[in-house]
Amino acid sequence: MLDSQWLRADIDDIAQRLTVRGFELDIAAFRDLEGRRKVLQTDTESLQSERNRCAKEIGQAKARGDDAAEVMAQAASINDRLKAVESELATVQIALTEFISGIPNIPHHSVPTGRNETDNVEIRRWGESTEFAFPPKDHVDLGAELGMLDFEMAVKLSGSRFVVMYGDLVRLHRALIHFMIDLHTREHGYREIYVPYLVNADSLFGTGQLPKFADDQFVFPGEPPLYLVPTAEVPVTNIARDRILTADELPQKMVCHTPCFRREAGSYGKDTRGMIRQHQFEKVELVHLVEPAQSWNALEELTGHAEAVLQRLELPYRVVVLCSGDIGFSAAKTYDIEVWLPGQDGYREISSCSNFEAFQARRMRARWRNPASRKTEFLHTLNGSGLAIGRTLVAVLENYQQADGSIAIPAALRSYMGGTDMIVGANRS
RNA sequence: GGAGAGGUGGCUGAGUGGUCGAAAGCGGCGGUCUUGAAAACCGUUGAAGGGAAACCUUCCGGGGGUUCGAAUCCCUCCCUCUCCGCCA
Repeated sequence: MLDSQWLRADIDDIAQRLTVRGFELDIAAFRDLEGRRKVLQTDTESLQSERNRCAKEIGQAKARGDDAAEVMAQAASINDRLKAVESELATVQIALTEFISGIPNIPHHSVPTGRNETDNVEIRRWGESTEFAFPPKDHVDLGAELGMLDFEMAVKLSGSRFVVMYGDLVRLHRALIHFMIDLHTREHGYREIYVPYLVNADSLFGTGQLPKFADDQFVFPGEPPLYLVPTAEVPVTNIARDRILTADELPQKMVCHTPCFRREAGSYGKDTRGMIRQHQFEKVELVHLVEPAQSWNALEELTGHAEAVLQRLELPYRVVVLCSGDIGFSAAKTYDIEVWLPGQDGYREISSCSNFEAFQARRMRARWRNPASRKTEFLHTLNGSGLAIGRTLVAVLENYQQADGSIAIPAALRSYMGGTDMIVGANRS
């Protein structure tokens, strides 16, 4: 959510800066709502003031034993007018909030202008794309031949976009989770956190998934309705909701493993093969809560922490900065880390690291007390995958495949695999 | 699931219809004292919105109602705690 005072002051400038996202800000609609809000609010407040004055007078008159009938009549007529104005103001304010919370974040100056993902800009590469002395397979074939990856069983149990895994592959999947959490807690200074997998609507509003992306969420109707977390970002960031943190509580760097649940509405026919796009997947998430002056440094740091995972796993990757047209609703800037997938003969997103500046914090009223100004200010929030587990598993399978279809275990994972250095097919062992 | 008690400022906690945005304590900030710190003492200290400012308005879990006037009374929802039951 953008600052409403800023919108009032600089709406033309803001509208201009949003055009690079392909977002057209309806200036006239805002001016109309804002104009009405101002008049109604002023009227309401002056009527409230009069009412308070009358009430006080009545109280004092009664205390003296005087007759207050005249003032009471006056108060009644004020109240009639007040009721009408108040309800009109409430309507306008709801419309205004809805309008403002539907405006995406302003891209940072350093974000390249572009229309879609083809305009994203590669900023660095690590490693060379893996070479094979044989035609490499993709993870679906590899997993099936190992007898450890079963999409048909998942369809029977649940439907499309789920997976069933068996044996050493599950262990590898679990090893990835432990390896990543250990790396971030032991070497990158993160605190591990465990959170609910079902969250309320306020939490989803806070991080920006609601109201605009309601169709992407799995919801349990009820009072109140609960939503399956689409990412740990939601519960972890909302820890700061409605709080005023002190300077010594910042920065907070948290790492959290959760399953993630996404409807993937609107992605029919996209990535239907394999584990790339699932309704349920695991992710190790990194979240930073920082004072505003630190957030741009924090974005570089956080991205580096996600990259470190791939470096330790010796998986080739590149980092791209998302262009203005491809950046998410709430983000001011996003780096995508894309891992090399031989099965797709290309790079594929495995982490998305973003600085939201105060956009989420304003939605969730997450503040800190700035010792310099002694005022409360919104803090800045960031997050990034560190990393998506399912896609990392895919990357290990495809990059570490051997000619006979077995999978070598990256050195960094062997201690998490009981010393095993190879996954061989169930049929062969 | 049954019974009961509660939800008040950064925290603890008083406050059952009229200067209550709210006592007190803790914490924070400023000061006195001190070589420095601690202790003690004095002062100060909620958030949000509007306004150039004076100042005004709103907020005591959420929503609704009663009243000239609600933290306080009524309705409803949510949440927390205690006991019992059930249970991974």
